Formats: sequence, C-alpha cells, structure tokens
Amino acid sequence: MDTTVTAAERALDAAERLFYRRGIQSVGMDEIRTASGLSLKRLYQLFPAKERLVEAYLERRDERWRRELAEHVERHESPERRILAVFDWLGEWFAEPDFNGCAWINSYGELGATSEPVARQVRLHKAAFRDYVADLVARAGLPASLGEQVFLLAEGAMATAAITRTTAPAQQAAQAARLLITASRQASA
Amino acid sequence: MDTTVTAAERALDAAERLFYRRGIQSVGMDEIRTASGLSLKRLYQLFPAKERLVEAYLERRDERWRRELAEHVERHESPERRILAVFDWLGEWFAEPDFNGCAWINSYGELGATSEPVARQVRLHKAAFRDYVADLVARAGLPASLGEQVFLLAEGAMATAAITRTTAPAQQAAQAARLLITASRQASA
DNA sequence: CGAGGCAGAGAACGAGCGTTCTCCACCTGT
DNA sequence: ACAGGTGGAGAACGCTCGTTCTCTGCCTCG
Repeated sequence: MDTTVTAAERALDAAERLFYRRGIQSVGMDEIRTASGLSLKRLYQLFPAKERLVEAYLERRDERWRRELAEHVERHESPERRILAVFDWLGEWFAEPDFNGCAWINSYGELGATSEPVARQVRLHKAAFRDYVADLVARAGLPASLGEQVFLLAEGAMATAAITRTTAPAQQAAQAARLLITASRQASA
Repeated sequence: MDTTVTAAERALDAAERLFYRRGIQSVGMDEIRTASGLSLKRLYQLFPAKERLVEAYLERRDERWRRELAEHVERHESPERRILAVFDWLGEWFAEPDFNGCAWINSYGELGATSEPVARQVRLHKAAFRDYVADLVARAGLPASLGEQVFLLAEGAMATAAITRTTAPAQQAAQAARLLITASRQASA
C-alpha cells in the first residue's frame, strides 16, 4: 500500500517539527496526533512506542541533513574550498528562522543519559559527520588532525549559535578553519 | 540560622548530583528528597518550585566551574600558556569518571526551548566563559577574533567529549588553539 | 508545666502523558 | 443486502510527578 508510506511520512513530519522546536519530552503523542492528522491507533501501528518514533525522527533527519550538506559542498570544486563550504552551509542553516540548534546535541542533552537508542542515534550521526569532514580533509591532501579540528569547530559553532541565537559562530569558525588549513599546508610543505 | 544554609546546600548537592548525571526532567523531587535527607516541606520552603532549584543548581555550578577553571589557569605565568591551560583543564574534567558533558549545553538541549529561566542561566554561563577566554587572549596581546575561535574550540570539545565519551577532543582542540595562536602572532607581527 | 508553632514523614491531589480500549461508521466481497 | 473486518475519534487506564495537606511529635517560651 502506498498510503502506509504517506502516513509514516506525515507522522514523521509532525514529529520532527514539534520535537525539533520544543524538545522531545515536552511533546506528547496527542499533539503529534493532532499535528499529523493521524489517529492514535494508526500512529501506534506505524511506531509501536514513542521511542521508536524518536529514533525514526533522528534517523530521517540525519539522512536529510547530511545529504543537504553534501549537496551544498559539492557545488564547489576546490578541495580546500569544500572544507570551508561546510561553514557556509552552517551559516545559512543558523540564519533560518526556525533554527533551534543541532537536533542531536539537543537530544543527547535531553535523553542521552536515559535512552540508549537516542544516544546511539546521536553517536551514529556525529560519527558520520566527522567521517564526512575527515574525507573532505583527506581529499584536500591535508593531515587527519586537521579533520578533527575542523569537526570541533563545527560542533562549537552549532552549540554556540543555538545558545546565543546568532549566526556569527559560522563565520568565526570558518576563519579559524582557514587559518588552520594554511598552517597545516605550511607544516606539511 | 546556620542550618538554613546547610539544608540548602544539602539540597543543592543532591540536586546537582542527580540532575547532572541523569538530566533534569528525569529526576523527580521525591528522589531529591531521598538523596538530600530533607523533607519535601523543607525542600519547598527553600526552593518554592522545581524550576527554582534548577536555577540555583546551574548558578552554583557556574560559580564553582569558573572558579576551578580560573584556579587551574592561574597556576601558569605565561599569557599564552594560560590560554592553552584552559584545554588542559578541560582534558582533566573529561577524564573524570562521572563526566557527563557540559551541564549548560545539556540543560539547554533539554529545557532551553521550554524554560526561559534555564535558557537565561545557560546564556549567562556561556557569556561569562566567553568573556573569560576573551580576557586571557587580550592579556596575551592577541586579537579578539582569536578569543572567539578558542571559545568555539572549547565548546566543540565539550560537546564531542560528552557524546563520544573520550578525552581526545581536549588535546585536539588544544593543538588547534596552539596553531591559531601562532598564526595570529604572525599576522599581527 | 502547658500551649503554640515548627519540622518530619509521607499520604493525597491533580494534572499530564504513554498506551490501550471502546464504539461506531464505512467498505468490501459475495 | 449483509457479515466481517478496517480505520477513525477520542475516552479510559495506569503511572509518574510536582505540589500541597495531614498528622504527629517535639521544642520553645511564658
């Protein structure tokens, strides 16, 4: 049936909008029912427990988040420019009106200590993002240590943009990355 | 009365231990009562609502966290060494057995969107830490932009150490800071 | 000594929430 | 047309939790 897919997507759309904006624990299943237009019965057929819905939310968002990042990065040709494009993309994201921080950092703060499935999703997402940055750095012929440093700058920018509600951290982190790239190039030359 | 102070401290000790390890929403007042040995009545006399106790927890932890950081940093003489000492201290903190990430990043992820008092405490703490780093950088005669970059590295290290449960982010961020200091020095020379 | 108030222990209350159940309208196949 | 099943709407259940109340003993002060 095609309607099954559509119903699951409607559920995930509603869940994502609410969870991302307000946090997971402060959103009840009733609210997701109302926002999705699905019945509770259908909701529980698709996701037998709230925790499963949360997992699916994080998983689907992870795929989209990394795909959109990669699409933005791939518009640039130069390997070094691609590294910096990560921060351009972060800056655009921070400027979105409904930006509310990194969904995974937030979820980890909220449920990382209580829910192993949530902690697992967060670790998977961050490991994938870190691997992606490491790959960009490796393709630029730069040392792996730079990959870790760029990753930390991105994480710091996300955490700080959320708390201060500013976009400046993206540019500040980009500037730091630029300097670190230069320093790495000189060290390896 | 002296017992008032002691009772409030016992409440805060219990609250901090539980909130920091498990998050705020998953710890009930009953558990804090048991852990503190205080009665619910006394607890509510001292903190008329859970939210007040949470505020006081964040506030007292902020004071202690920044004092301990400053004490560690001040053991070093050289202004540049002091900047790097921030990351030494972070590394020691990450290695503590009950390290569970940055209490403010966690609290913001959990309640930043729901509780204005909590969001306010987090912003105050992060602003104070950023100002502290900025001051260390200024005293080393280095540009303000470096202060922001070092701050972002520290935030990224805290977020990452929490999620990955490793201490390496402290050393990686320190190495990045070292390179950025060198780059800044050369740029201003 | 006696009365009044304070503190402790925990029961009780009320709201919220995850999950399940009930009831009913509708659809389908013969 | 009708029996059986499917899905919608939301009531109901059971539990948790923040907060308040009750009861009881004790300490204090006149």
